[in-house]
Amino acid sequence: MLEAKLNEAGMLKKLLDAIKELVTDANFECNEEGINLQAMDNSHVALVSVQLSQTGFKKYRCDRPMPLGVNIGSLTKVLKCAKDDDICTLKSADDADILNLVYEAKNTDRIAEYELKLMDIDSDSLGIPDTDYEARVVMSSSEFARIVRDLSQLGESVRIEVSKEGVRFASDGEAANGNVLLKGKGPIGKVSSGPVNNSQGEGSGDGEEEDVKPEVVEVDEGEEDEDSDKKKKASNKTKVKKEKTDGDVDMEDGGDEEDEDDGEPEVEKDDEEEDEDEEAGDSKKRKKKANGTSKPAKKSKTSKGKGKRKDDDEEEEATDSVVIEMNSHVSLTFSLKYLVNFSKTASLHNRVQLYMSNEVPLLVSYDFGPGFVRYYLAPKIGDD
Amino acid sequence: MLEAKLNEAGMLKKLLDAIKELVTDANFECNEEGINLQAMDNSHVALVSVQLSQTGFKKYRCDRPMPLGVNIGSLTKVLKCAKDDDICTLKSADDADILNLVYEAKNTDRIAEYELKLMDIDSDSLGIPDTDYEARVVMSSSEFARIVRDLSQLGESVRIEVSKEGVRFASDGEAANGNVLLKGKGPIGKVSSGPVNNSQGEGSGDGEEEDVKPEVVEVDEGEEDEDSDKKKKASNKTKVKKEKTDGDVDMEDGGDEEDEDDGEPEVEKDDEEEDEDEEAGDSKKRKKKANGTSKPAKKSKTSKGKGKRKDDDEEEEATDSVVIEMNSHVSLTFSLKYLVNFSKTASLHNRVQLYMSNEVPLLVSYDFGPGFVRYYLAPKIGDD
DNA sequence: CGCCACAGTT
DNA sequence: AACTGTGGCG
Repeated sequence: MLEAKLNEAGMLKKLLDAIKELVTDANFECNEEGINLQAMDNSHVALVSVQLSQTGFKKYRCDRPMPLGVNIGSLTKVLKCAKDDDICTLKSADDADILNLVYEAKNTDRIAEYELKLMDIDSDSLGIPDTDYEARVVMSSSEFARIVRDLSQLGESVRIEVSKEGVRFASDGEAANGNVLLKGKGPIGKVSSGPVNNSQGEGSGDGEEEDVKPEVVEVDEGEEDEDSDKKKKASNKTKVKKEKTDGDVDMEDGGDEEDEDDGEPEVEKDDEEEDEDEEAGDSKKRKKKANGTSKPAKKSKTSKGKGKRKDDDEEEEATDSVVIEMNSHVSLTFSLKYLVNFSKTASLHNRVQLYMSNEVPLLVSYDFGPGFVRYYLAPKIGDD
Repeated sequence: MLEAKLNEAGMLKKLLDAIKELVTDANFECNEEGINLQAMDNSHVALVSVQLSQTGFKKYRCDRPMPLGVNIGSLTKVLKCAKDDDICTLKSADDADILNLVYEAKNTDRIAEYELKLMDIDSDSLGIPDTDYEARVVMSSSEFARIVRDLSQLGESVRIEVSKEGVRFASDGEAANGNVLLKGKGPIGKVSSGPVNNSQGEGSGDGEEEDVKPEVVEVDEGEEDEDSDKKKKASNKTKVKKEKTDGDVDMEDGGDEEDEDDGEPEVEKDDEEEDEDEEAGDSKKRKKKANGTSKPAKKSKTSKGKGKRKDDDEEEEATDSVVIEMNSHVSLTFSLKYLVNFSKTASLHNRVQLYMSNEVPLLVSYDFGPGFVRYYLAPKIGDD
């Protein structure tokens, strides 16, 4: 029996919007840790991995693992019937072939219930490419979206190159060639941390965290503060990967797992998710946090709009700054079509992380508070 | 070698948006005075003339005249990759077959470079119909857009009539007929000045000015002097058109040519208050230079500034007021399709000037600070 | 919470 | 080129 209550139906709507063009049907794998989804895109070129930790729910209960086979298009339609700020509860009996969605308006007595028919979907066992990447770029998700969209006008593919100079996105086309160079903020340090596959804490905030690695230069970013700690714990717990069970793919992961103890049965949480960022008050502690996690930071639009409420500059920089970490020079070429698709996930979170190593699939990760949406895309061969 | 730096890429984007439906390929003629473009629309019915004075650039350098053959659609795509407030630099080596566009974000480290492939385009030698018009209307560009858009729903063509009553736009259609009368502000005076082809000062601001210059007004473009009486003369002078060299188009009317070189010896213009950019102090000097050269008029810039003398306030009101000048009654009929197209230029400037004489092409002029966009459209024959 | 503006998509 | 959706501001 699954019963998962989300504080904001909007999050789920955005999540589905982000992946619906890539995936038509997928299993929502529910277990006590949360809900996960993995699928290859329709042409089997890209892999999508979504994780929603139980900590991201206002209430979460899942007695035993159950895969819910869902047609993404149908679920999207049903979710359109929810207002963004409705409280959304997902329910499904152990062997039912339907998923029940209940929308409760926060300030009224409206309660809507929908039943989505489930389907049996072969669990494609997917492996997640897990590697230690040679380069990591953390940037505004809307800027990333803008860049790949712009370049997609010129050509079919983009070469992404990380060097001491920064990160360069370049595309050649019939009528014009173009490239965008992001210099990055601060010195370029070593890659501080991997994506922590299968778990989520990670840079969810915005990647800036890196508490860990000693030598790492990266410093600035972040940090974050207490949150981080908290996060970390949380993340550790969460990191247990369920996917793991299926079998990994080609890539091995490094061990983040060790902390698996999560175990927390925390069933009721009240919105934690947000808390991460919240700090306005505690900012004193560490300023830097990018608050980016979920909603608060929202600002996204970089450009013109600068004046945010927050006022702190950090915010600003957090949202717009580009952080580049690199162990060695990388240069890979990808299909812009997919990157453009991935970049729609910008509505979920204002920061995106790109992890790259030569000849290895690119990982595009949107880590928001209680989970992540990650995309893996193999480079074009012959890329330079 | 060309190197032209614009403070706001948005201006160029708007400019291209304005003409891209009319023209597919065109030569951007660059010389020390600035950049000019002239082209017939794809069906050779309308003529577009764009002038960007070097004074409109943050930085401008063009060692020797060079025509850059551009596919407008491609350039539009490349410009889409710029944010409106990016600093945009156009560069091209002397014999290169590419135009380099560099976009620098004002507040970040993003630098994007695009290379647009150039093409050889026959300079259609275009002549600019240069006449002393019998009527001139200055009005809000958005109002003009609205009127022609509205009337285009009724019929295919519009009769524009300037009389003592004001200016009337009338269209007859299958289902309905309609007409819009603009009475104009103040008494209707004589036409104060011609469009000063090839140069821009002119009424760019908006027409209302009329100071009188004794005779030669021309020189300064800047100004707006437009005095009526003189204007005639003046206009003649000003009319010198550089394009001329190519050959005139069909529309030429009469002799304007003779002045080609602008004969006016007045090289120096005196006052130019405007000169904006540069150092204010020496503005005068440089100014002259601009005109001094061959194409005299070029510069001007009233622009944003409006600073003309008289107009300051007028400018303001100018935005909505309609100014009508008429030497004799005119009535011409035009295809609304083209006027609707021309009216998209409203995004570049909030005032538009219509110059008309019976049986002569209409001139629709958007004179903004550092340049202008002008359209010439032959009347339908049989117009009344 | 509602309204307005800007951007992206069709 | 127009419409819809999203984001920001009041």
